[in-house]
Amino acid sequence: MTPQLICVVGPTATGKTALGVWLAERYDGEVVSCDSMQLYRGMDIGTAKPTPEETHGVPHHMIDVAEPWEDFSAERYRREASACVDDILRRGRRPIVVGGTGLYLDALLRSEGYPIRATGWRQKLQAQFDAEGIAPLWAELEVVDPETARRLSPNDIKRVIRALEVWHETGRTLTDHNAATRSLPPRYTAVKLALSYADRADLYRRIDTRVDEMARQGLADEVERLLRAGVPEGCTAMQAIGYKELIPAVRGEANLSAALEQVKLRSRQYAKRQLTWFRRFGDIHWYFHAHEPNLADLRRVTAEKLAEVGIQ
RNA sequence: GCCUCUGUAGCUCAGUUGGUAGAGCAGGGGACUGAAAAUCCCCGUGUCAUUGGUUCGAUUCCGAUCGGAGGCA
Repeated sequence: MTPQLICVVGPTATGKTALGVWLAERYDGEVVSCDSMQLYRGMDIGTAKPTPEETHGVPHHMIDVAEPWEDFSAERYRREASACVDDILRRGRRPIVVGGTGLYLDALLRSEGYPIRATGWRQKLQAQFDAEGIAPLWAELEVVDPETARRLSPNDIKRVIRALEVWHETGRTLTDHNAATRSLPPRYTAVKLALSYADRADLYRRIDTRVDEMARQGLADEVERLLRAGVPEGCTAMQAIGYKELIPAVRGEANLSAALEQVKLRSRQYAKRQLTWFRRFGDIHWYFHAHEPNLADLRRVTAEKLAEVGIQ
């Protein structure tokens, strides 16, 4: 049985966007972005959002679907992206999922959503942490869900809080929930293609030059525009690399070129984390660019891989 | 030219009252189930500038040499 989806993943600055567009054109597809930052409106340069010239008119979904001050989530991505995918499939076309956010890809492919029943436990736990620190929360987690406590570090505050939230909101431990969902088959069948560079140094060089390009395209102005529009500094969107680092410089409180160096550094570190995430998949087809990407070769190899799984 | 300080991990620096050394950052690996471009975990041998001397033993003390910084001229 041929897979329903084609997924293109990999670290930042490896050519996922271009390959996605080419695949969509060649296999009668539409792109569903899988990127936690491209979904915010007004954040174009720093997220390397595909431009009209790049998309060649291929429909792109899950881009510009939220305001920067909204707090998006993996669960919301799962809901909205799967609606896009279902619609594309219904219309007889092929969804091409393109992006570098590993958690969101998981969320989309997983057959069940995330446990939640919002009765305010998150805020309660956060308030308790602010007042008393992690110790009492950690102690509680060790009693309630020792498995998860063993897995996590008490320093991983976000996850400790989340694990307790799941317990209080649903009466079920994260461990139980994870075990149950892990055993379910994925919601969609997918071929996963991953892009990277054979040599890490080439990846990093590419990232650095892309940040320089972003600066030339007016990244600082984009950050300034968002701040002037009233986007709060602490919101999720402003955690994006290229934005949070530039805020002090845009305000005139720091040196712009030093901030851009910081953006490069953080981007490289991010790329490394993305590699870790995708290396974990056993069922993924890697394509490694030589020093300079060779598009013709990439497309030929990709088409061969897809033919192997029945996609013509 | 003289004086003072300084030369230790890719970078910034601790340190050893003489028994061959350790942090932060960078880098590498890993985790990740409603914040994920977020969050967290693990990984530190390097002629301790060079070269003589003192010593059982010197990166540590002394001298010289070569770098660097400052001061006086």
